[in-house]
Amino acid sequence: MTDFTDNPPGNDVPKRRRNSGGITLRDVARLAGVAPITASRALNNPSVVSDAIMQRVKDAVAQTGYVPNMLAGGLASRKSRLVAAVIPTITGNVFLEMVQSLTAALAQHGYQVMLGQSGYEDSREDELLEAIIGRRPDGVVLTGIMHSAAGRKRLLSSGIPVVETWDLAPNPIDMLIGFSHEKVGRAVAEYLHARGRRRVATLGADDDRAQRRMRSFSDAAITLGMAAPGEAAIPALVAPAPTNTGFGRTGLRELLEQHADIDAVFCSSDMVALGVLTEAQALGIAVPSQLAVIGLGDLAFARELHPALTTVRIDGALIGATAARFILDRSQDRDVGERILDIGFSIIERDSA
Amino acid sequence: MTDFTDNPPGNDVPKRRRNSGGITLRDVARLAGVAPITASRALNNPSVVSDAIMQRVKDAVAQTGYVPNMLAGGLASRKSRLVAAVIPTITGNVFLEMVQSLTAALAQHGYQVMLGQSGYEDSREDELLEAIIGRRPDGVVLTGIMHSAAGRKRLLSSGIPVVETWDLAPNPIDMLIGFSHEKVGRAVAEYLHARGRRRVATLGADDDRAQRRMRSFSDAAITLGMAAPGEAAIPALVAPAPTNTGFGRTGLRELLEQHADIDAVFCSSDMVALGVLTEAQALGIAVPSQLAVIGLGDLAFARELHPALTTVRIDGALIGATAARFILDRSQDRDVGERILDIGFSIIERDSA
DNA sequence: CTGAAAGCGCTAACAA
DNA sequence: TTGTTAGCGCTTTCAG
Repeated sequence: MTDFTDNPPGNDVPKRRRNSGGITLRDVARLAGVAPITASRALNNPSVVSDAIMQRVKDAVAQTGYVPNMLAGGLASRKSRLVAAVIPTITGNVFLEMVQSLTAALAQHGYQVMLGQSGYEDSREDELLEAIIGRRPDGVVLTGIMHSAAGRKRLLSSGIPVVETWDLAPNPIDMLIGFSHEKVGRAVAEYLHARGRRRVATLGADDDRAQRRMRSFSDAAITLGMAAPGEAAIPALVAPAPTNTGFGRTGLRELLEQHADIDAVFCSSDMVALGVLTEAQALGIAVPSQLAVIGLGDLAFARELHPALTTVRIDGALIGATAARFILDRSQDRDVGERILDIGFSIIERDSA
Repeated sequence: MTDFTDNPPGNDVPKRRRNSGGITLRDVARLAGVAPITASRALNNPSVVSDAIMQRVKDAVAQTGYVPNMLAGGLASRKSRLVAAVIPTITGNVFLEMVQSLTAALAQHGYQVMLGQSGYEDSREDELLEAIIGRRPDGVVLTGIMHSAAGRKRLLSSGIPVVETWDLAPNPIDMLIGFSHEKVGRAVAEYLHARGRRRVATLGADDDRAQRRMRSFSDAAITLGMAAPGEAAIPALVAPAPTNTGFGRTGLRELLEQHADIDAVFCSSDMVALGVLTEAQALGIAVPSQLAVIGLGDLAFARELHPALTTVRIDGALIGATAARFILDRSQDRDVGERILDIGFSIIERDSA
């Protein structure tokens, strides 16, 4: 390769640069015979550059293998083209669809996604926020609502567009795409009641959203007369999030030991439901005739189980795509329309309930 | 808040700065009564700063809510503290454990992970590489081997530490953490043979790694006499990656229609195996007595199925953690030891085979 | 242990 | 349409 350093081989220069040797826009510009800013325009805003120069710059880029330094570009332009996505844990499965579609939608516009795992406890949240804000992302997508006042304030004062998701709240930090967990619980209770179930139970995670679903399920169930006489709440088992298939198996067993008459179980995720289905089969309990099972998430395998799993579907892909659009709009000052969106949910009726 | 701009309220200044109004290290330094560089040292290299100054800087940070701009820091120091992780698709499930442990291990050292989804086709690979290199990450973790010569060259000349994973290759770009897919295929064939299976088949994805597993499985099976007389290969069905539970169900049915005597199926993932198990149950085929089923991945639910799924386990968490260590070592010029690692695999014997 | 100066590689602002 | 200049916010280099 040619010598691209800036220093003339001269003598008395008070030299002190630490040029890394990498190819910079300057090198491209020199090769193309234009000013750096012109090369920059050719790359980022082709329409304002003449065709001739455009071609020369392109050639120079090809020849040198130049790759723009987005750190530098981001610093200068205040646009990092980075979006941070925070999910409780990637192994939780439920949020993958959202991350997938968010990543894909953003990638189309030259944006990348930085992943943050918050865990289900709020402990490391502060470090995470610091790490995120430090990158000056053009957007932050949160799973759930930011509850801590400190976190809300931090995010707010950072000025970064924030999308909270998977929940509804009266005062979002900024933008919101979610659904009502209370409604989910109630809808599932009504669904089961309408199909003749009278002794329902829940297998839930200990996180806030799951708890609210389960509580409203329980309340509705009681209102509908689906609790054992004299009970103030329906049978419920709770496990640390993220819940898994194992919890479904042991949970069902425990539930039945204590309440032999249970005829329906509402699970906090399809993974749990898979465990319930499996345990029911192992125990020789017929689903749905003896026991109805409802999951949450509508993961890909749900429809393939035997019996096919009835479940609550949340359109994660829609959440991700919409969040991407919101953020992209924002970063172009295209500030159109309402930024609070209830995407609802649906109960996918299949064979297990 | 106080006025933190740099401009004296003066008059004739040839002003032209575009200070964003955000709090910068300069503001912190001024508040602490030190030079910016001293504040920088207090934050990044506390040991070289006197206790008194340390305290003043800390106070100033707390008071202002200062969050370092990592874009600026990265540009100046050539350390982005960003690591790019490329996986085929996040919804594939198999690689999550790796991403999870990579993210966690790096987070402990102040590094973040940027996610890239390559899809299973190599089409968008080039854009992805450009996007990645443009961020000047301190490391890139690739799922699988980079096959394209252009990609290899690009990465190589970027000077970024690269870890290829989930495979073995004679000439990795840089570092490598993987296992032999050929050995997996052979080991599974031998495992089934040793347990008396004589008519085996595969349900595989169409990606390169799955194909090599299946081919070597087939070869070994034939050598061991597990093919129908006169056949040059065992029955095999292929679907586009990522394969799913549905493929397991339809695949088993198809396989049996054409080869009623099949007594074992090796699946390209636990998800597929779940489908096979489900279909077998629906068809009234006893597992393992009539049909043995082996998966790959040892996902969390595998042990919870009924029968519990025998599967090939790859320690994704180890891959992720090791990749993190390799990259961290590199970024500190701690260049110790061999950087090619075969982590092997194990067949987890459970009830389905 | 502390500081002044000079960039890192890029783009906004202004000028031609 | 193109160029000049002056930073973006931080850290390296060199000097005290």
